[in-house]
Amino acid sequence: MDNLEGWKRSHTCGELTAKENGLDVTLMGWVHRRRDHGSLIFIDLRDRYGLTQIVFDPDLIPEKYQTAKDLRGEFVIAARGKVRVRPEGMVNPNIATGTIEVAVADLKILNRAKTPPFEIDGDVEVSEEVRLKYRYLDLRNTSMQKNMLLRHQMYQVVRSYFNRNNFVEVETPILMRSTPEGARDYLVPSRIHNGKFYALPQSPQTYKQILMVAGMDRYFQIVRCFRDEDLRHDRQPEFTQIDVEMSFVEQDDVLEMVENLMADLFKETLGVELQMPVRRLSYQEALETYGSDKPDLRFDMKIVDISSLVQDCEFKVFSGCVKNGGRVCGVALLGGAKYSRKQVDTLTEEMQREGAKGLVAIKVGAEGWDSSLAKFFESEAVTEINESFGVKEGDLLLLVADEKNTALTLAGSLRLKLADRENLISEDKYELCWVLDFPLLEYDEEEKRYGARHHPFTSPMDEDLAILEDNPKEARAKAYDLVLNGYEVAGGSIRIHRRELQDRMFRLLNISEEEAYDKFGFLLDAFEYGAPPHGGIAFGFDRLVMILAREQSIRNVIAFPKTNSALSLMDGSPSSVSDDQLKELGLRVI
RNA sequence: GGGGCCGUGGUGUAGUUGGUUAACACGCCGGCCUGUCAAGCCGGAGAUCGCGAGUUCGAGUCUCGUCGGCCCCGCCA
Repeated sequence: MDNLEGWKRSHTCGELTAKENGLDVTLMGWVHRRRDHGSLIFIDLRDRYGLTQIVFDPDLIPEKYQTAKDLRGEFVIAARGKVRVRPEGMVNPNIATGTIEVAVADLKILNRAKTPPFEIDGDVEVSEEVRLKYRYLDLRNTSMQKNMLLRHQMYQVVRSYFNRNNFVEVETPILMRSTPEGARDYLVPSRIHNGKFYALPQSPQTYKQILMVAGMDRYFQIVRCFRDEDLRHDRQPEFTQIDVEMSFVEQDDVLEMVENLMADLFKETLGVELQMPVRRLSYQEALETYGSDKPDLRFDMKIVDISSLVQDCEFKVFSGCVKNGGRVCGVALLGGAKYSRKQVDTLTEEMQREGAKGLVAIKVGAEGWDSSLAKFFESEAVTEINESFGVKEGDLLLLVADEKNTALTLAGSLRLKLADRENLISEDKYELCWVLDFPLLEYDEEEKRYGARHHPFTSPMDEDLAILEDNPKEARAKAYDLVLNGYEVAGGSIRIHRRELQDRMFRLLNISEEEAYDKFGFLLDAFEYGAPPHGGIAFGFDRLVMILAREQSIRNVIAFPKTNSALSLMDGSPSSVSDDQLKELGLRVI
């Protein structure tokens, strides 16, 4: 094995072209592929910039040629030699440096490598379990390198954008006070104060509001957040937010600032021009039309409400549901009449697993419906229903009947299922929208009380202040979610900045004065010293990267993610700790 | 907390109603080879089938438990 001994890398493995023909170069990298002809040896040398073919010729370098014989996959080497244009017909169009090769004059083996458990950029797909265990190898794969690079570019666009717009990047504490509501906290025991704990931030919410009181005016931070909840393909216990807060603004000001950031991000990383301004839906509209507060607008298939058309029909499941205040609605699958009985049954079972009482599937025929249900409906009703869905012969109606929100949510989930099954979503599409006018409160069935839908610092709409106490469930919030391809990628609100209104909110949320003061006293105190009107937003950065990278999982855009059971397979966290460590913290494992 | 799918050489898979030497591809090792680029040809090594019980004359295959991976519901102010 050799040391560098003054060798300097002159070029990367991704940049040499015919222009450098005849140049003496020094490349360093990993042995990607080896093609040993027994005489000539070809090596694809890899670094993060690309691949370059280097050639060992025994006639020219008999001694180093013997060393080259020992090279194996993932050895780290340095090679010196002359760039030469490849002979006629031997160009490799698959790599950027395919027109040239480097004729090696001197070689250093900088490090050897064990045979890796999987080939870098190999063609057999490797299980995620193995990839996570050997993450340092997985990250050598081109796809992961691309994702990390995209993520890097997105950091840069974000920083440059906010800097340009007079935002100040401020770091907020990672060790903070545990907050009562919201997700479960990750706790950190205090050594100096045995029995007391810090919490890792679920978000820097209170800090950024205090920064507004502090006159920072415009703040942003790319910040790690922690929530001790179960994982999903788009949720990790530690994740990154782009956290933003602005003073002296109203909702539209925040939305505009965010839209321009999104335009920059798409343009500068993917070269995609987003359509501006971003479409806006009210929460009600989103729910009624798409059965979701994060609608995927990459395909149409709007939900149609036929309650009024079936309220007097003979089919008691429908009419009965409407009479009890429920709703009959559904979606149409164009060309769906080809669905077999079995396919419909499968769909029905899936919907039942999601809580549907049933699923009514009606094939639209040339004359009315090809369905046993047809006999329950007047022909005018059939025509009206067909028209409201805009269906014709060969289409399929899929209907659910239930309590209003349940019916809409089920129809929404049906919509997504069908899109998936029928491949209705083109992969290179990006559909962005705002969801606005959220309800301020949410009834918690378990706790039998209202909770904040967003968080307790979210301002109610001015026009709903009057009904706050009398009709709280109708009150709307100055809250907004940014939705991209069916994912919530950002959410925020205009905050309450006056102590009186904040107190009123706490009363509404059934948080006692003592409790509120105990948990948020510092914020309430701060509000008494001249808090400006302010509002902000926080992006789920990993999700955003995932979508732009066209990845199916957030894990593929995080360098060192946890598994579904919150384990890190590479370093084996979480782990036990020594009794001494526990003792020092005043802890005992029970 | 609940539901679904999965776990077989280093990697990815096959393995029939339970039946004797667990198969294939890639990778790995060795040999041949002066223009390959997913090099090629020939040969070879490598698996107590995640782990533990149980049923059985006999378990990769069936049952239970357990560990691990992925997806979903709950949860995620």
